[in-house]
Amino acid sequence: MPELPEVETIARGVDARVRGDQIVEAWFSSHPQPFKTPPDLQAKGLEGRVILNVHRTGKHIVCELGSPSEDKNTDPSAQWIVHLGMTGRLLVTTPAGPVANHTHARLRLASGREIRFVDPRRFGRLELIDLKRTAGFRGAGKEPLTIGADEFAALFRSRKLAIKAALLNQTLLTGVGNIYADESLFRAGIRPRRRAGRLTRAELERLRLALQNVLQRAIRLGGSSVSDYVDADGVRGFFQLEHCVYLRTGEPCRTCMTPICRILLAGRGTHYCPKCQV
DNA sequence: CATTTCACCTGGTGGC
DNA sequence: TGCCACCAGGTGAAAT
Repeated sequence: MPELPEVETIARGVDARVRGDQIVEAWFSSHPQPFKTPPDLQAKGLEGRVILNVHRTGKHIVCELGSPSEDKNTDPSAQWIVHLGMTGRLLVTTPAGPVANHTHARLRLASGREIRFVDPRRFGRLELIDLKRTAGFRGAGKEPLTIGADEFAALFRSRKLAIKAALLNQTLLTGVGNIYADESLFRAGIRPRRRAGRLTRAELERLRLALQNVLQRAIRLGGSSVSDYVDADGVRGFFQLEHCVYLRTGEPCRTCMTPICRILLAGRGTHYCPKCQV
């Protein structure tokens, strides 16, 4: 479900509620798909650990975990990595609350709260990284919010694929998904099928600024709730109210009234204004 | 190597 | 009401 703004919103919300808390008990469902690390190893590694902080890298939620036995030591000794896939949710609840269908993980905390991972389509992934054995989590691509003009332009140089497909490639940029690819291309006035390597330097700079503006605005509004996205408290976002093209097929363009087109590109529904985007 | 296609899943919606 | 086709925030493996 979630792209950079939604994941950022969730990570902030979870961090505010569980930072400093201790994991007392971990429970996992019996479906194998969501577990990049086997559930028994995850449970063993999680139980007893202290949550130092929770933050976002690309579309991944990173929980930095410390070992209480080495008290005074605030260096993380493990990371719990949560990827939400298309329909994943990470919620902070009370243990007594009703357990939603498709709940795959429950972490009971010393404070009495509980972290729950719910994911109907099971495209999400949970992973535990032991920092004593392995390096910490790193996204492959660049962070779109902080990338500079030269670095951004270099990503697309001499690439033949469509600019939208390039925006979705997480080894180039990390965190951009279908909504914000379409919305940033609209705001930059660029057609999604244009070959990435053929964009002018000026177009690429318009795209970079449009992407950063859209992502920052969406974070401010708590993300886009298209069908069922909610943050750590179960609250919906509001950026969907400012979508110009995404899921607006046939509706009038907000600037020129031309009906919005939908095509298939890189296997994804792709929305654009045939008049505003060249 | 770069690029494209497809499988992986459940659930909601709209047509008939 | 039921049945069916189609669509949905992602990604990694296989094919081209």
